[in-house]
Amino acid sequence: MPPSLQKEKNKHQVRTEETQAKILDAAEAIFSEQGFEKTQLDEVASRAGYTRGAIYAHYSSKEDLFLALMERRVLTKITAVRRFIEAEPEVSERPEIFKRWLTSQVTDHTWGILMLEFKLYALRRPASRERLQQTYDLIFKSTGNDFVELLFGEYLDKATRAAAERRLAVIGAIVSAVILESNFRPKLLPRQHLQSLVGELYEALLRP
Amino acid sequence: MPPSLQKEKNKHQVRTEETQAKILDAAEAIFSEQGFEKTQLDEVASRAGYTRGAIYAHYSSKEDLFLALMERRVLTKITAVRRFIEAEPEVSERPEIFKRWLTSQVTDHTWGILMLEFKLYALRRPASRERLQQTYDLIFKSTGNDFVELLFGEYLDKATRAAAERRLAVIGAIVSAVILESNFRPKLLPRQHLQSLVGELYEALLRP
Amino acid sequence: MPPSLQKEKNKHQVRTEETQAKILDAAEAIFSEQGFEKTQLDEVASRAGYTRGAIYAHYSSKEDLFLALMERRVLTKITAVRRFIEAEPEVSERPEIFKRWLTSQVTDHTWGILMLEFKLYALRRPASRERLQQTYDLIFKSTGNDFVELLFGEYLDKATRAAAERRLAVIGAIVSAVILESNFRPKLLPRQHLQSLVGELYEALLRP
Amino acid sequence: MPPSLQKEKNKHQVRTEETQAKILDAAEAIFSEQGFEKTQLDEVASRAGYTRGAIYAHYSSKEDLFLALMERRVLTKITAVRRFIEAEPEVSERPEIFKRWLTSQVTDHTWGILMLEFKLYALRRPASRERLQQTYDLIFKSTGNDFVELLFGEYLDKATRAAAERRLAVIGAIVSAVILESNFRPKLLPRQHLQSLVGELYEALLRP
DNA sequence: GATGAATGAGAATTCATTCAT
DNA sequence: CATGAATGAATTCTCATTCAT
Repeated sequence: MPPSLQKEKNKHQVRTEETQAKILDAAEAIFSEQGFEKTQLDEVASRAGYTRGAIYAHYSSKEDLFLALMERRVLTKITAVRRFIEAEPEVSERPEIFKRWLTSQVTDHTWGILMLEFKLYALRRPASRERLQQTYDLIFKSTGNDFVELLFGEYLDKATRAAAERRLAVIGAIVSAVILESNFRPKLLPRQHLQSLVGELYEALLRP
Repeated sequence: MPPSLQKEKNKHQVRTEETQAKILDAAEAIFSEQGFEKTQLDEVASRAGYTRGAIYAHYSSKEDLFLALMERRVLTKITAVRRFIEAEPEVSERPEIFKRWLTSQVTDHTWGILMLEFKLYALRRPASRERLQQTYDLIFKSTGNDFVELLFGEYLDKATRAAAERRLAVIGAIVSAVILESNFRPKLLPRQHLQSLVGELYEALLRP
Repeated sequence: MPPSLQKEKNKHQVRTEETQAKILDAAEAIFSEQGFEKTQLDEVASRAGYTRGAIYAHYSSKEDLFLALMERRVLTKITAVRRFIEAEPEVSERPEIFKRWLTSQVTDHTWGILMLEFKLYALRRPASRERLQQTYDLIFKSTGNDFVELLFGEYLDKATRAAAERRLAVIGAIVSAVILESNFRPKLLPRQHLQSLVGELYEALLRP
Repeated sequence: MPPSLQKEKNKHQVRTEETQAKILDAAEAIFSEQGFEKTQLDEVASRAGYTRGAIYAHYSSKEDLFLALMERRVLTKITAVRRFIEAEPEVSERPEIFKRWLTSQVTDHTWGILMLEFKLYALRRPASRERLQQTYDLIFKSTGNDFVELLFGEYLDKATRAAAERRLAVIGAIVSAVILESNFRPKLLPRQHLQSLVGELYEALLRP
């Protein structure tokens, strides 16, 4: 393939990636604000600076867009938290490091709402389960065995691991829940209180 | 008004209430399964044994039906929990009693999902805020001051009351969250584990 | 069931039938003019004096409407031709009677075009074959064994029957074809010429 | 102009013609299978080994492609039949020769369906009449005066010529019709029967 | 000449809602 | 009170066509 063609292909690729990024950014905002059902692709498209057809050039359906968005989001989170934890070489310090990261997540309103939206969505589309499965897996693995090891080291017995996994799942769900709740009672549940509450809950659930 | 008419009117009332009960029962099942947007009034009506028009004879809109349902549900819950607590005359025992009730709630899947659905719904309809307000109030008061007194007695200082209210709000949200989560990982999060986890969290948040 | 309810039901039925008749009339005109694909239900509805939704209250899809139309049309034709033939008690005269009816059909432009449209449609929807089958059957039976007997009497041997059926199928197809052709060359193929040509072809194919 | 450029231009031409041939071949298959409306240029393009844009480099629209296809097809047919007939120097034998060719045409399913598709298409696009006209002319001239002379010699009176032209038009239409019909009742109308039936009809219509 | 990203005008279909009966 | 016919706005998804490269 001559370099000129190579170059042209790259240009296309670059353009495609930029477009997809813009669309996903717009989708993230709208899906989080409106929920899956009420979201109009029209609004997503125009927020991204395109028309509806452009979305369909990149995603085969509204569901496909939603799942692509969730996948991107989950990947970003996973990468971020792992990097954050790995920066601490002393394993015994990692739970504390993770607690810091976790409590900070109560400020990520969009993420909390999207996760709830996604789970309710998934619950109601048994038909899409196959396509949903890989997104699930992404989410669930993020608090799975791998993650337990990263956090607590490799020398845990099986039962301890399972318990940790269970409790990580719960603490994750809790973060979404308190984010949602805080929207309704901002005075009762201001941010710093939420953070310390999540911290307490983390301690209660995962203190060795 | 002659007694006969009076009587006939009562018959009407009874019939009306029966119809509404059937409709609300059907609505509860469908809204919980499908969510607000995907729920078709047609399906609700036919499940209740009527046609769509019947719903409109009792409720002015889909939203009206949804909110009526939530109100009924909240009222039932409040009545039940208060009765449960009041049955214990010794106030110092009440938190433990409430804990028992609370942990048992993780089995009420419908309730957990409906609460999340309602909150996400409310979040996205600032336009309906007025109509939503009374439903909010019902829900939020149920863990408000009144309830704190019922649970912990009347002699708490203001800060302690506020903290209790805050923590009750959070523990309520947590129950919904873990119910949702357990749908996706039934093996990791079986019912009895959930109950004891909710118990632990309750202890962590509300142990005096 | 009390008479009043009975009556009401009839009123509904009457209204339903009237509406369907209007919709089918409109559909016949538009499908014949525009073909299946280009036909917009919007246009059908407004020609019938309704809105699109009304069509969907009676027919589940565009295809359903099209097939309902074809079924009605075929039934009408079959009834008409059978009645026409049966009016002649002398069986030996019936082929001549039928020839008269057949040649007169070249003036039914709508019918000719609809039949072609239907067959091309059916050819291209192997997916709908099941639903199409009953419409097929209606059409094809109309020139089947039954019809052969009606026309030529009951005492034909098997081979003769099969030949007759085959030739009736062909002569039917020919009528549609010449109707279509005459649209393009009205001067070359004026109506009375067409009629006598169809007559000749009938003689050639079906003279005993 | 230097020879090198000249040559390059010829290469271009060759390439253009090859591309067009591939596109038309693909178009023929798809238009015949799917009909005009349902045909997607995407599918045509990919079957030809290109992308949609390539079609637009050679044809200005879907209609343009369809008509170009019809023109190529008609031209091919005309050339073939004329060559076939002219190979017989004895004019009095030519009707028999033509009959042979004609009956063989019932095996050309694609051609039969395309002709019907084209005519229904043309019927419904009075707006495109101008562009359609030359395709018409090509088709209709192929059974016009010229062809009558070729077939029956030059010494026919005017009325006989008109009659012949009319009957050629009808026999052509019949071939398409029976091809279509045979798709639905392959058992009743197998190929060899169709051929002899077309032969009979030809005899009935065109025997001097 | 050919690509492929993006457009945008549709079009079918759905469904909450209305209303005469 | 309840029915069910009809409305009509909303919305997803399709695809011929354009255009920069």
